[in-house]
Formats: sequence, structure tokens, C-alpha cells
Amino acid sequence: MSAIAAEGIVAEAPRRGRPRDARCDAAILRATLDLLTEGGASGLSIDAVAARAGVGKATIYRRWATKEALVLEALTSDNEVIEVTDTGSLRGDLDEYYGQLLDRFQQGSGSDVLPYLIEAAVYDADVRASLDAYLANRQQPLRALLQRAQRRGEIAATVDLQVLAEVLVAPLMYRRLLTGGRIDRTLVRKLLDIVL
Amino acid sequence: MSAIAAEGIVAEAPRRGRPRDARCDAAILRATLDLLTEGGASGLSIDAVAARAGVGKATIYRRWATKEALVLEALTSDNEVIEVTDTGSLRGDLDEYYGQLLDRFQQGSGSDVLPYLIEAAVYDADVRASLDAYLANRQQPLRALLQRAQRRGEIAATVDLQVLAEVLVAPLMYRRLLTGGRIDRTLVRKLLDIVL
Amino acid sequence: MSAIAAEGIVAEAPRRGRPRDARCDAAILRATLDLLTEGGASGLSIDAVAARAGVGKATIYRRWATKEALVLEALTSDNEVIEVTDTGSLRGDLDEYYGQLLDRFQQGSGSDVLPYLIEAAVYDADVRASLDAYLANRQQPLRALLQRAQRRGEIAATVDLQVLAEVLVAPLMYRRLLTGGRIDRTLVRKLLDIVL
Amino acid sequence: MSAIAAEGIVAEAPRRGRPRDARCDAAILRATLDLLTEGGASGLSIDAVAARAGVGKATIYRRWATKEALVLEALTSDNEVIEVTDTGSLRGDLDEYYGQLLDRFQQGSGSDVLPYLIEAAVYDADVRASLDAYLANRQQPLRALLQRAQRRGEIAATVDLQVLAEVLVAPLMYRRLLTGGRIDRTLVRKLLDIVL
DNA sequence: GATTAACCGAGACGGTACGTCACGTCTTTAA
DNA sequence: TTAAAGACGTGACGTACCGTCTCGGTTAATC
Repeated sequence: MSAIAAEGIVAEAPRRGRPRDARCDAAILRATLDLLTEGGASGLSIDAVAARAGVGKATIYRRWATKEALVLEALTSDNEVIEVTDTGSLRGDLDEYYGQLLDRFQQGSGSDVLPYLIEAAVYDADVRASLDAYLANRQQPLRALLQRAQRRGEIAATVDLQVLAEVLVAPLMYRRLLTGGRIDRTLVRKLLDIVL
Repeated sequence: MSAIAAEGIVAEAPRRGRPRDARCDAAILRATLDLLTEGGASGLSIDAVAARAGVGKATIYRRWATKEALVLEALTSDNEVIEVTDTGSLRGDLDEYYGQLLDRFQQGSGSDVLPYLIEAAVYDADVRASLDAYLANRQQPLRALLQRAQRRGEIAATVDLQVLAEVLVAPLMYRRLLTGGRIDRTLVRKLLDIVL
Repeated sequence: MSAIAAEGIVAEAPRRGRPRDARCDAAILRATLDLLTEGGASGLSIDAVAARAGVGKATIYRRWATKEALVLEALTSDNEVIEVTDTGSLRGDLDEYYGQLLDRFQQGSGSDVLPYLIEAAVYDADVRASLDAYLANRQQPLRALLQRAQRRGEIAATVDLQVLAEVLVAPLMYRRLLTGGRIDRTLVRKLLDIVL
Repeated sequence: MSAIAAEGIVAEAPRRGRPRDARCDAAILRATLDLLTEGGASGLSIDAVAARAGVGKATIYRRWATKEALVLEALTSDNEVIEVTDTGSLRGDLDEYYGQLLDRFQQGSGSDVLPYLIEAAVYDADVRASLDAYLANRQQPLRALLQRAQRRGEIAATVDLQVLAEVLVAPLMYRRLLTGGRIDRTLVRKLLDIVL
């Protein structure tokens, strides 16, 4: 999908004038990620990004309309999808999925960025759309895993897998974002006791 | 709870000098709510609140340490807890609870304030604590409802009700905050199909 | 005149709120003059003035609407009117006047500021007015000197002294501003040969 | 003069590669004059000139080193020297000269450009030189007129005609640039009363 | 009744960051 | 080599808020 989109962009863009310097994009995203790590999403200033990247502010604004769009792309560019191999059973697959998911939560990289983007998405439809796409992408392996289980008959055919996926992930996010509660194997066990 | 706290403050503070003018508190909170409604939580400035309330900025800072604390209190002061009468069955109680909850979501009052506070809670422990208390308070009727059901035997004694409550609410919040997906009776039905 | 005006201002200004800090005015004007001396009128930036004066930019903009107004006031605040004692004859008075005037031209302090202000006056009526007042003030001793001479009968009663004053000063300014020609005793002598 | 200079450049430059497009020069000067008329000399940006002329910025910088040089040439290219026919008497010649001069002042074309160039000449020696040449050229008919009068004996042989020319023009410029005073026949009459 | 201390409105203060603009240079493709 | 287009680093612009501070002027409780 993104490959096609990319081709499209390339195809329709034999633009005139000096082309944009790809090294600028890289330097800006790199600087953004560094500063996010150091100081959180709030407290990130475009001035600081420009200075760190060795780039003019206009060069940033030429590429991203808002700070949030920049943060979102920086986050996305860094994203690795969780890979879940088929263990043959739903329980086995979920164990592996949650194992990796908990690692991410504990490592906590970019932990404060998500709240920042949620806030931003309220005011900016572009951020909203990008954030949705980002999350859908993150959820993809979980949906695949559930589809395998449904084919095996481990999950009733009547169950809406999209909703199930949300039920399996939402409580973790809820603690992360809202209550600050613990996110660990105990929570996952109790959650699976309830849902399965 | 807050009444007790308030009493406590009053009790230990028969301070000298001119007492604080209660009308200021009211005017400030009123102005804050108005501006939140008009322009969202971001875009709310202390200068604007002061101007709207006809109050000096210092009068605000004397009462609230940060803008977020002010927003949180403005939000809290407006809060009404959902009341669920005992219908005699879990399903009936949940129907009533979700009915009211969906009303709130659809009405959407203060919908963009929560993301703002989530963001703020990352950087400010006081906001974190107040936000937790606020959410615990909101969740209280749901927990009470579940306890009744567990006593009735409709829910296994081994189930952790706190986690169950989160599972029942989290997916709605997840859509609200993260995916922007639909939050309606269909979602609730599918959710209950999975959980119960 | 200015005393009356000042009284008026004081009388009508028992203003509310924190009064402006007079030390800021002084620091800003001082910094402006320093930077004018170091770098000329162009090349003077508000940022630099603020930094040098140890003052926020808003504190400057609160007082002066434009950079030009600031420069003009800095220049004016530094102004010393030429003093000409009555020597008893027109020729003697003029000798003394031109002596001091040539000193100023040679010393050249603020030499490049005048062109800057002339340019600014084209676009800003306030600068225009202030510049006129400043120049009228500078010309005052020359007009006084000429009035004495007219009373003595050294100048015909029909001569318009304002125009005469301009004729006596304009050629020097003309060289200064337009041709860059020499401004010295020779020029003054030839000028007086023509005019008197 | 400029024709000779131009020939010189052409003669010594049978350069290789694509020759410069003369239409570019015309378009750029045309755009510059238009924008000067519309928005004054300050407020003229190279970006705007390039856009208006349909030309790249580099094409402008290839021809003129600074914005001021461009403005100066645009102004000069538009210049018509005042022509004074010999009326047989100094007074008659001056009447005709001042008549045309006042017309120009009243018409006021490019009136705000001169202050701009004066300002620019302070910082740029090339502009200084070009401005001097431009003014000397403008003054030429006045000097010729005075020379005729001196030959006729209407002006004493001892009078420095260059200084006299400046005395006859400077007061008008003085009002134009510095005081914003009226420039009309009354001023000219009073001026001649004093000088002649 | 006088004193005292905290309150109040207004708004100035030193800062930080904003997003825009223009500068003069550089880098591409096309003529 | 010139041209149009436009990206680039730089740096100033004027604005908006931040949270603190000073004013003159209340408003009670304490002396």
C-alpha cells in the first residue's frame, strides 16, 4: 500500500527547482527523536530541533505544518511492528504477543509521546488520521493472530475480531494513559481469564 | 471526600488579613469552563481566563499552581457521578450503566479536556493523582454494580473486579482517545458478548 | 512648552497597575546609543537592544511602536543644543555658530543615523513629526542669532529669517547627505560670500 | 556615458555559453519600478521583484550586487535631465529652471526613493559613487546656466559656481528630506531674494 | 478605632517560543 | 553558460503567554 503510494508520489513529482535535500529530513527526524528522548514531547521546541539538526526553521516548516505532525512522523519512522510466529495455539500466540508488548511498555520509549499526540489529534484532523493509521499498523499482528485462531475454531465465528483486539489491548492502554496502574503479567493473566 | 478536605483547610486556616473572596473562585472556574468550551483545553491561556473572569492573574496563581490544576478543578466541579439503581441482574445494571455512559460520550461535553489532562499528567504528579482520583470516582458505580453481581453469583468469585471494570470501560476510552472509532450500542453489545 | 506638556501628562496619568520602571527606559536608550555607535543605524536589531539592555523585547515594544521611534528618541535624548553667546555682530555670531557646527560634523557622532531617520520618516508620520521637532530645536540658536542681527539692522527687515536659516544650513546638509563633499571652513566662507 | 560603458562591456565580453537575455534586464527594471511605485523603496524585496518579473532570483543577483544598486539603476534609467534654453538673463534662466524643478517635486515621482538611496549610500561605496554621479548629472544644467551668467557678468568672477549651485538647490532638498516643509514659488522667491 | 496582614485589579517585567519573511547562496533541469 | 524554480542556513521580525513582581487600594481580624 505504502509502496504504491510512494511510487505515485515519485511519478507525479518531476518537480522543478532545487529538490529537497533528503539529508535534511533525516537530520530533522533524528534530532526530533533525540530531543523527545531527552525532554519529552512537551518541551520540544522547533527552535531546538532546528538548532540540533543544523537546519533552518523554515526547512522544517516547509516539510511539516505543525510540531505534532513532525513528532508523529518521527515516532512512526522509528516504528517496528511486533512479529508473532504461529505457535499453533491461541494461548501460545498471545503469550508471545503480550511478552513483546510488555517489553515495549516497560522499556517505555516514547511513553510520553502518545499522550501528546492524543491531545494533538483533538485539534488537528491530519494528526488524527496519521495517528489512526499508526495504531492500526501496530495492531495488525494481533488481528492476524486472532484470525488464525478463529480459523482453527478457538474463537467463535460470531465474534467481531476487531472489537476483540481492542478489548485485548485497551485495558493496558487505559492504565498507561489514565490511571497510571501497573502493567504486568498479572494484569495480562487476569485479563485473559476474563476475556477467554 | 473533597468536602472533608475543604473543611480541613478551613479549620486549620483562621488566617489573618483579608480573607479570600469566594466569588473569585467561582468567577475563575466559570471563565475557565467557558473558555474550555469555546476553544478547547489547549489554547486556553491564563491571561484569557483572568481577563474573562475580571480578575488579576495573581489571584489565579494564588489558588492553583498550574493551568492544568485549574482545568482539572473546573472539570471536576462540573462532574456528576452516574447513578445506577439495582435492577436485580448484572445484565440489567450494565444496560443502565452503559446507557448513561453512552449519553455522556455522545453529548461529548469536555471531550477534548481529557486528552489534555492525560498529557498534563505525564509531567505533573499532582495532576496525575487528581486525575486518578477523578477517574476512580467516575468508576465507582460500575464497581459497585459488579460487586452486587459477584455477591449474587453472576460473576465468579475468582474474578478481579477492578480489572473487569477496566475491561468494560477501556475499549470505549480506547476508541475515544486513540482511534476515533464509533462508540455506540453495537460496540457495547459486541463487547459484552466477548466479556460475559 | 514641553514642561506644560509634561505636567499635563503627569496630571492625567495616575495609572493603574504596576508603573513602568524608569530604569528600563534608561537602559534601553543607553543600549540603543551604544549599538548605534558600534554598528550604525541599519544593523541595529531590537533583539540586540533587548539583550544588551537586559530587558525583554516586549518591554521595548511597550514603549516604542517601531525601531525608528526608538532610534529617534535615543538620538534626541542625547542632544545638546549649540549655544551661541551674543558677540555683538552677525559675522561674529555666525563664526561661533559655524565653528561649533563644523566640530559636530567632523566628530561625526550619529552621522549615519540621520539618513536612516530620513528614510524612516517617509513611511511613518510619527517619525516625520518627531524628526521635524528635533531639527527645529537644533535650528533654534541660529534663528535667535539672526533675529538679533535683524534687530541691529544687519539684515534687511524684509528677509524671511526661516528661509535664511535654511539657506545657511542646507548646503552643509546637502553635502553630508547627498554628495559626500567636503564640509569645512572654505565651504562656509564661500557660502557666506554668496549669501551676505 | 552609460552607453559607452555598456559598449565597453559588450566589446570585451564575447563570452561563451548562452548569452544573457536582454529581456530579463528590462523585465527586472520594469518590475522594480512598479513595485517602487506601489510600495515604496523600503518594503521592496528581491523575492517580489523576481516573482513580478517572472525571473529567478539568481538572474537578478547575476546583474546587480545589491538591492540598492538595482533600485539606483531603475531610478536612473527613468531619468530625464532638465533642459534650460538660454533666455539671455540669469533671472530668466533661473525662472525656467525652477519652474521645471518645482514640477518634478510636485509630481513627486520616486520621491521616497532618494531617502532610501541616501541611507544605502552610507553603507555602500558603490551606491555612494553612483548617487554622486546621478546628482552631478542632474545639476549639470544649473551649472551651465550659472556659467553663462558669470560670462555675462551677472555673477561676480570670484564666486564659486559649484557652491552657488548647491546653495540654490540645497534648501529645496532640505525641506524635502528633513523638514517636510512646503516647496513652492514663494520659497524660490525668498531664496533668490537672499542669494542674488 | 488603629493597626496589620492578606487580599484584590491591573499591568509591567525578563523570558521563551512561536510562525513568517527576506536575505544571498546553492542545486537541480531545461534551453 | 544562462535561465526558472525553489530549497537552503541564517537571523530578525512582532506577538503571545509564561509565571513573577510591584503598584494603589480594599477588607477583615487583631490589638
